[in-house]
Amino acid sequence: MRPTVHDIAAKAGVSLATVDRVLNNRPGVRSVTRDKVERAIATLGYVRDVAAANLAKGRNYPFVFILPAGDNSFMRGLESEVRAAMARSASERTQITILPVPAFDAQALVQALSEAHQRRPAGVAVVAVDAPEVAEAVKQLRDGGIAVVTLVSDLPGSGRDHFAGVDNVAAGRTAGTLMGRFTGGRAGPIAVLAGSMLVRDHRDRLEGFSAVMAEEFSSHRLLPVIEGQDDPVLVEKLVHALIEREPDLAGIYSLGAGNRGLVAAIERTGKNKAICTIAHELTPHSRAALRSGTIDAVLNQDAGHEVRSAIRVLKAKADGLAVIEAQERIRIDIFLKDNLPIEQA
Amino acid sequence: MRPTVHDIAAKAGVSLATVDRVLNNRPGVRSVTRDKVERAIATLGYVRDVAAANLAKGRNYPFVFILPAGDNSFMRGLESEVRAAMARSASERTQITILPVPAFDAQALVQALSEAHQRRPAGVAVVAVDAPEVAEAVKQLRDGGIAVVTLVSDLPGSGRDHFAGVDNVAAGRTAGTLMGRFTGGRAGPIAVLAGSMLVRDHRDRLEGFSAVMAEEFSSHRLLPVIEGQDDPVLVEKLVHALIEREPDLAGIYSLGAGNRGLVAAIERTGKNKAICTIAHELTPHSRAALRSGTIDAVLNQDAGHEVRSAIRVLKAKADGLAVIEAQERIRIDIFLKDNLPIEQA
DNA sequence: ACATTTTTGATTTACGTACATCAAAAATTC
DNA sequence: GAATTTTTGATGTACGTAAATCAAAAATGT
Repeated sequence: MRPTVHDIAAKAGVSLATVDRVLNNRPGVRSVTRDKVERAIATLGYVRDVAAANLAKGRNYPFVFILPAGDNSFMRGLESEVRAAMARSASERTQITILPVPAFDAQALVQALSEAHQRRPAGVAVVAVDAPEVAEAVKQLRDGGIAVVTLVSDLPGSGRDHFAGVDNVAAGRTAGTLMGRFTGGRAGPIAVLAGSMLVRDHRDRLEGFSAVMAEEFSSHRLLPVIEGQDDPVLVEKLVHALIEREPDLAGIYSLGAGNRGLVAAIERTGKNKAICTIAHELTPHSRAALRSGTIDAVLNQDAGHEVRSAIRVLKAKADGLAVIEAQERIRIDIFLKDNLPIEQA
Repeated sequence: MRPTVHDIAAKAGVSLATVDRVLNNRPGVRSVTRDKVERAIATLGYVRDVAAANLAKGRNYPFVFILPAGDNSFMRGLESEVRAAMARSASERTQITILPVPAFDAQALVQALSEAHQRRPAGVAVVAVDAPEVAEAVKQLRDGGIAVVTLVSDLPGSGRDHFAGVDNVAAGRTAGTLMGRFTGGRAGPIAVLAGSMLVRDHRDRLEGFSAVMAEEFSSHRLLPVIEGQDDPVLVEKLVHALIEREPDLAGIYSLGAGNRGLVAAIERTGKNKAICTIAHELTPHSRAALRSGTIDAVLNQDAGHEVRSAIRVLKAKADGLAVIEAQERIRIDIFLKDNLPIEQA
């Protein structure tokens, strides 16, 4: 049987109350006694039964998730994962509120962060826009003793406790290698389509992609970045113009959202096979395009993993516990038409 | 506040004891009363506090893991994940025993399954060898009311409760697409190196790979399968002979283990760049080879995920609860040199 | 209407921890 | 050595559920 507080008390020759004082470092214990108890804990290999402790404490964790609004499929998927977590909140002792904000809007985000602050939650998860005033707002939350985790897009220098997202430079590099090898023999320029350079994740992906293309596939000319604001309509217009302009285009790396427009534009020109297309995030649209062959590879971050990881980290930080960073690493998934997961409800 | 058994009792106008009888379907409740209680449960949205219930029950789960012995890096990694789970057993209320067996040995496996049976655990996880007598032994476990999950390699037709592993046909197909596209312009034959056709996962991978090569890259000649028994020494000998025999070899798909030998043989001939190599399982050896460029891509199954999933499923089955299959799906990870996770301790 | 069976209520103990209170003992100060 | 402060013990209640016991009530059979 695993040892309990009673066993410690017996072993150390002290009362239950004293064990309790040591375990929850309450005052009023001589250091000699404290040592005795701690030795007993060590030799018995006692570990606190967290379930019982939480039950006794009636502990619960109010969290706020700040997510971009709009019809970006990935973000909607992320939101539905947060809602799934809300459904589990009873058993996980969490209390989650979602705060929607306009995308790519630093001002709105600052305001949302301040609203989150007023709710006095134990932690906040936020999809960050990379701006100094946002970093400042995050700092204030942390000064108020609220744990902050950035989600999907990071905000270094803000003092956030943790980033729950992928290594986007590595993602860009991966896309670069796939692009270089998939376009193999062919010459022809490569285009990069981003959402906005205002968010860190897009900038990082571009950096990684450009680096690999320059280092290893320098025979391909890299066209200037196109910014589509993650808007399918705008993206379709821009990509269509691009293909008209560059008839021997070899590849497109779409590192943001708006894949619906990308796919529509490519399919309109009938160059599905000629152009190697690599995109991000597995959504119903990118999945269909992958299956049909219009998109050749999709790099994905598992929104469910990100949300669950963010919650685990927020809980740990709220309790002042350490996080095993390696365990919370979010993988870059690579999907080809052959390894698509079965469609979920 | 979330409702408790007391609230249900009050709402339904019955006693606590009756609520308990309904919740744990004990006998001695009229169906009218049962209905009243169930309506109260539904309207209040009551969900049992699992932590409190487990505390009260003193529930724990004795499990047996049957793993192949030997110096196969992937299997050793799997074992260390099981040991990590054992370290967590206090908080997860599990009691795990590891039973090692010789690899690819159906007789030994049958004996291990019978030994596992005698321990009367709540569940067994087993890396299966695909043989009728093994399936029979699994059936007997299940008849004895013990939950069985196959790990890594499946055993369909054995009546096992669940398979915790990847879709190996899809993995083979993915390898096929990568091989076809990476070898792009080049002609030259492609070799397949397996461990043993006695295990299901190797057979499935071969099936998927062959299918894609035939469907989409039929210009490449596929050489007869080489069986290396997952033994680095044998593998090195066989691969070296292969490269000597086939001077314009374009690619090698290694769908089993023994990557150490594979890498050594290729590096010995100096054809690292000429031969496109795709292997399975991220181990220290394959990782180094990926980084150096000898291996072009590694398909991986996350051993940690598999073990944790197996335990979750075994618990659910032991309690007679349903499993959300989609949630327990194990992904096929694709690693290139660019998206290698940081090395763990 | 009686005996019998089934159903329900009331109450208690337990799981392992947290937390509060009050008294007793020990250590410290003067 | 007395007064004071600090440390420790003893005890009880709580968290939400499980499980057991025994008595009371209701339903059923004859």
